[in-house]
Amino acid sequence: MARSKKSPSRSVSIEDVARLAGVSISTVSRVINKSPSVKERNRIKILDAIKELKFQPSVVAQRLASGKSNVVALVIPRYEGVFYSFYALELIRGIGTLCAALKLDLLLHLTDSRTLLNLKGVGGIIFADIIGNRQQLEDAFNLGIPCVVINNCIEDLAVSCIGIDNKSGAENAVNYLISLGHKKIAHISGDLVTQAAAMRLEGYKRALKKNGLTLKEEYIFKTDYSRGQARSAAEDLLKMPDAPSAVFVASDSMALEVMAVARELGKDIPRDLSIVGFDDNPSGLYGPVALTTVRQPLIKMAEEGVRELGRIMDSKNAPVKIKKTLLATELVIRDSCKEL
Amino acid sequence: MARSKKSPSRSVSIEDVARLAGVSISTVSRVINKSPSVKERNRIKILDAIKELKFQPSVVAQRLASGKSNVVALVIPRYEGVFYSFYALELIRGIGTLCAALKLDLLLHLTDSRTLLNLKGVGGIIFADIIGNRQQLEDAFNLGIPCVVINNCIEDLAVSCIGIDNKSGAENAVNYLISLGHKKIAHISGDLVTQAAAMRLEGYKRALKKNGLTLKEEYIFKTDYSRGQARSAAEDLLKMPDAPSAVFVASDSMALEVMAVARELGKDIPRDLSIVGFDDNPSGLYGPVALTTVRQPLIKMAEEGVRELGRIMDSKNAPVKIKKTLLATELVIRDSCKEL
DNA sequence: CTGAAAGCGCTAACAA
DNA sequence: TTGTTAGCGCTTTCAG
Repeated sequence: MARSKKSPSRSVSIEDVARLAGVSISTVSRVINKSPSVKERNRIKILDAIKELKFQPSVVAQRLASGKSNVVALVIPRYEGVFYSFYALELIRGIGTLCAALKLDLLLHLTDSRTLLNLKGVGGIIFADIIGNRQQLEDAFNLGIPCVVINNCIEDLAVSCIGIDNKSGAENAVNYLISLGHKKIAHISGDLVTQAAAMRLEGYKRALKKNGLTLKEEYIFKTDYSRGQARSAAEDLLKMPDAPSAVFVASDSMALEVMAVARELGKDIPRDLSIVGFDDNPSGLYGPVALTTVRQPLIKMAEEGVRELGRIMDSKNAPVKIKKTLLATELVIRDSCKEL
Repeated sequence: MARSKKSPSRSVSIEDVARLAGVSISTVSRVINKSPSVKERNRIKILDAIKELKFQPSVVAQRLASGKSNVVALVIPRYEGVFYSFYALELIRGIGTLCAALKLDLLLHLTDSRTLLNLKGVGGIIFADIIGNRQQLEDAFNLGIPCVVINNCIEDLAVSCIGIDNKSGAENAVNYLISLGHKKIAHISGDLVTQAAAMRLEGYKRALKKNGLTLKEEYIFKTDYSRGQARSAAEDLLKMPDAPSAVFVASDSMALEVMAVARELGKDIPRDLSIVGFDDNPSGLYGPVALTTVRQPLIKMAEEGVRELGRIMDSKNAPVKIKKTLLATELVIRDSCKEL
């Protein structure tokens, strides 16, 4: 069925509605924008006309005329380790769902650090993490576009940030291991270019220090968050002469890999090695041993991000107060750690 | 409120560029749109002016004026099993990256089947899978909006589809097991509301039939793609009195779960059970035994989808030829199967 | 409470 | 080649 959009099918416009309802287009516009000052009688007539004509206002025209935009761009660094993750999906899911609910259009930008964003026409931007694209953030910020950063707390820019308290989360995890009697505790870190990984390492260090344990550099294994590097780290770790009795791993997917390696080497979890992960990735539940982990409220972070951005976008020109929020984590104790 | 056009912060428009370059706005417009008919001298002057003023055309105004839209909406059913997957991320990554390259804006719609899409203003739609939202597709189609469906081949609608040849892929996998001497082959299926899962089951059946093996209903385990259900299925399967010697699993993440369960029950892979997965999820590489699997070209599918949509969007009014494409899979043989 | 009219920033005939 | 001139579909003063 070839059907082209020739003359007959020009889509219905506000004018058609106005004509059918017997009012002017301004009145129709008022109804669309929920202005209170329309006589009930007219409002009904217009609503009926809208329904009858199946009228949907042109977002584009609305934007052009009003100068406002309800498009939210989500900028995610196109960064291997970051994007192949439970984390990224959760974020997209959370933001996507809330945007839908708030009638915001979600523009997805997978970005390398260099390509500049098309900033015109977007009403606001959510930066998920800042990895190499700090400049993009500053550009947008300087242009006066409402911005929110999530999963990264930037102190030196007046922009709202919503992050996870990775440092405390990590510290709690390690404290827990210490409370079980562990003294030789290793850490497998994520990619330290991400703030999350860096903070988790900090938390690990802080816990050791506060408990008077000495920090051994050999106990710190740095990875890019990939399972491959987690595997090497685990192998190295388990073969150490003075092998640790516990390990805090910066992500669940890596922790699962560590468990797998341990099992392959004939070690029992948690008998031979206690493990704490980070993420509360549902996959952690299904292994032979349920993984003890640090739950981070990703969905909440995503939602807060959208809400905060919405607030800023709404307060046109009004003074906006910047908020730096750190969301608390929660230690989820399952079966992968044992008391010494 | 005082928001006049004479205020200092009005962003630079095509008019400013025209004035600075000493030409009319139409000429500037031509340069923006790469029309060949502009004198080189002017082109340079205009380009300079654009650079000097840091001018970026307003996408919104461009759209309104031209009636064209370079916004591509990606509609993903907000469907538990589907969205929590390697598959979804790959898709988003593939589509996101190519859209960026083609200067298309990507609008992400995570949708339940009921909320109607805001169809005005989008230039085209990519439906990733059709699960309960067939109506949305038809609505868009009937409105004459360019549509492409990926990961699902719909025969009874004149819309371009790009899918994976799941049936053949599954058949090949099972044929491979048969060629190794297996006769008792089970299947753990995904959620059969998805076409992919249904076709994989079909392929499994076809392979058995063509090889003269009888189909045992007890050997077919139906799941929702989750690891949890894969676990139960694996447990049931391994405890069967007449347990199969091989299993074809509809996704890698489920296959990994099966491996884990087998190991817990003291079984060796592949000695006691041969396993073939589906996806070529990188996680399959890192276990103790590398997973044999069926590789599906997700990124290619995503890219083809975008390209096809681009083609349709460009051919304004011209007769569009519908294409139904099925992309071939590839059996990746690793270490999880043994010859009987 | 309502309508007329002036744009929003740009594209696309049509002239020149 | 270039400029002129209509709009695109809607919002928003400003009168009434």
